[in-house]
Amino acid sequence: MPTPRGDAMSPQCPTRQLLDRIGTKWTSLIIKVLAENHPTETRFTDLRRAIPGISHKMLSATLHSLTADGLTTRRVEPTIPPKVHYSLTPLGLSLETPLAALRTWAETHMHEIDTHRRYTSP
Amino acid sequence: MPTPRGDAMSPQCPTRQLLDRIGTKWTSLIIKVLAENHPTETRFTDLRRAIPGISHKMLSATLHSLTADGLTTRRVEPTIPPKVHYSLTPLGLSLETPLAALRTWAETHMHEIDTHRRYTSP
DNA sequence: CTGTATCCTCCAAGATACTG
DNA sequence: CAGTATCTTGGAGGATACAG
Repeated sequence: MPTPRGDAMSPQCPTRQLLDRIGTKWTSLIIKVLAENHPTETRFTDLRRAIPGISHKMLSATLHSLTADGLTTRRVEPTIPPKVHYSLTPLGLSLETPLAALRTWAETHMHEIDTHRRYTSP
Repeated sequence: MPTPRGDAMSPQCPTRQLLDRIGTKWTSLIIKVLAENHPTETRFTDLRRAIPGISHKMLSATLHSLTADGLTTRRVEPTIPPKVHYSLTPLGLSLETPLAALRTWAETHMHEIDTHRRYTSP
């Protein structure tokens, strides 16, 4: 009986920290939209339109969180009313690659998970 | 001013569903340990040892959820006391690839996020 | 050894309303 | 247009105890 090779991995490991961020309800969607528009900036209202169901508050909060993390930039056009433009930083853009891989997996396989779940627990 | 290309993406998109699963506190860690031991099975207690801090209850709950999703298998050795062995299904193993990519990104770049966060909001 | 049940806490996130 | 403040709630997840 071989001993498991699984190393200790504390809840504070980098991956957990990352998932704590991109795992929040809207983060990955926002990054996706920004990546699709990249390198063009995207306005607050346009993000709202691109992400049906997101609340005003959560879009604002998530964008500020992303900006604090250095994943997005925020540019204010001091007009009246103001226009605020967001875009991915190089760091944010680099995250798109593994995120896209996850997206591809999800689009390919999520139905298998759903099917399995339905089959075993109706 | 170009129109954003961001398509509508409902909260029920495959990626959100996937993140709702692997984004839970312990799922990605469990998959990692199982992948490291693959194709050898891993026992409940060995998983507990490999994942410091996980509670009894959450390990059990998360494993059952993974099994219901078809990502892991559960094999009971009907001894007294019983031994329960878990391993990744082919589906679960296929998820390891994009997950590993995310892990690599996290290990490479999370410190930049932390640094940025500290720099801008101490 | 593995799993379940109970209780409790905390926080992500929605609704709503107000501001510059 | 964009952001903030307040209130509220559901559910994730911890502690603990018990069972087969």
